[in-house]
Amino acid sequence: MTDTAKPRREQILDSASRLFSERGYHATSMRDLAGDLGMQGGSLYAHISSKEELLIEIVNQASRQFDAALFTLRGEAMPADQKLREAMYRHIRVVADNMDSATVFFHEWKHLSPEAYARVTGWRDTIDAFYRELITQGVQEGTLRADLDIKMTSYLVLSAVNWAYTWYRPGGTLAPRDVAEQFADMLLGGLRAPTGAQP
Amino acid sequence: MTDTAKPRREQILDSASRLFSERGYHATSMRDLAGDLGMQGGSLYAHISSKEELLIEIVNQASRQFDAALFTLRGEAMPADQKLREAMYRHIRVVADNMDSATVFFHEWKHLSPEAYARVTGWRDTIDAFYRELITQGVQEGTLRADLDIKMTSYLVLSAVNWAYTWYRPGGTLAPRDVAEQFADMLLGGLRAPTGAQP
DNA sequence: CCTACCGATCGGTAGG
DNA sequence: CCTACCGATCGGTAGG
Repeated sequence: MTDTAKPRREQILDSASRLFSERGYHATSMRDLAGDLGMQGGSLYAHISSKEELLIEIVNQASRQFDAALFTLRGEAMPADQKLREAMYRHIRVVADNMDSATVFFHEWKHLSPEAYARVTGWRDTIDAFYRELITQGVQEGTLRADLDIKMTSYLVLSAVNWAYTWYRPGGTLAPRDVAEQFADMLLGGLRAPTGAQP
Repeated sequence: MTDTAKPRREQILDSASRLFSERGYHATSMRDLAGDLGMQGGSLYAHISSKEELLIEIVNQASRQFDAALFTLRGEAMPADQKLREAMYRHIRVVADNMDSATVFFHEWKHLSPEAYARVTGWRDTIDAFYRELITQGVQEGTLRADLDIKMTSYLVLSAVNWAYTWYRPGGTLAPRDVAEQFADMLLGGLRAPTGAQP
């Protein structure tokens, strides 16, 4: 009889991701979590050391996924518009494949203790920097408009890919690839009709 | 001696907005809130009836602001691209002028009791509908691209205007008008350089 | 608006 | 992994 079950610790993290994302970190009690796994509150502490450890691990997990998806793109030689399209796809895929931990990441990171909080803040800056580099590259090579404000452009792109955690539904008709292609088409090509007045 | 101070109840709501947005609804205790106002925990209940009443009022306040800003636009005869630009401006202005309650709105509405929760969900649908109508109008009159997917387009626009609550800093160099103009320029005109290959 | 209190629940631990 | 428990804190109330 092969053991196909996940280790207990992973099960706990999965349940915690789901409950924290649905109810919020502080509104989820350790007894809620234990109940979800069919155990008693105190029994959790045979596998973990504290509630915050769970939050830290979930948030770290999520940021590692974004890192793995995006930073391999950094070195690749590719026109910036195409690279932006690929980055958006990978970013949205991470959100779509990890809806629970992504939601926890976006909503609950403020509740981390100072050290973990600072780490997440620093990490966010690296993601911002990634998109700003990408857009700067595009402006320099001429694939993106020369009059773009780098910071505002990266905010706009990040809005599109991050906000997906609020509306995307895995298992629906839209795959992450579809979302990314549509968003990239609209962002790169613009919403205005070509026949419209272009100043 | 003229009384320039706000009524106590409004002060409580202001403090609650700030604390709920900074720490979250469940992580803010009624004693935290009372302390912020220089009173004892129990004294709050001379002015309010429950903690949830505060959350409901903050969320309702925010949604009324969005309503007031957007729905007067509904009837106006205006090219859709221009109307979209104006809607984005008003939407971002509400976020920017109400950073605390907007943050509470986006993060804590899930913690409302079922009736209030359902009301917010319904309200969100009306905002979605507003943007979809606007975009549909633009496609029909030919100011917006004919191949736009209405739902995805409204998600993209809503991403841009809503996500602002995470990064906008009132009192900085960027006024809501600046943000809206830049976002609208990028969204309507596209990020790709006109000299780039257009399929 | 304060003091003093209510029952309930919290995160976490000891001992098995 | 359970039972039984710890001190702390929660939202809310009574009486003044």
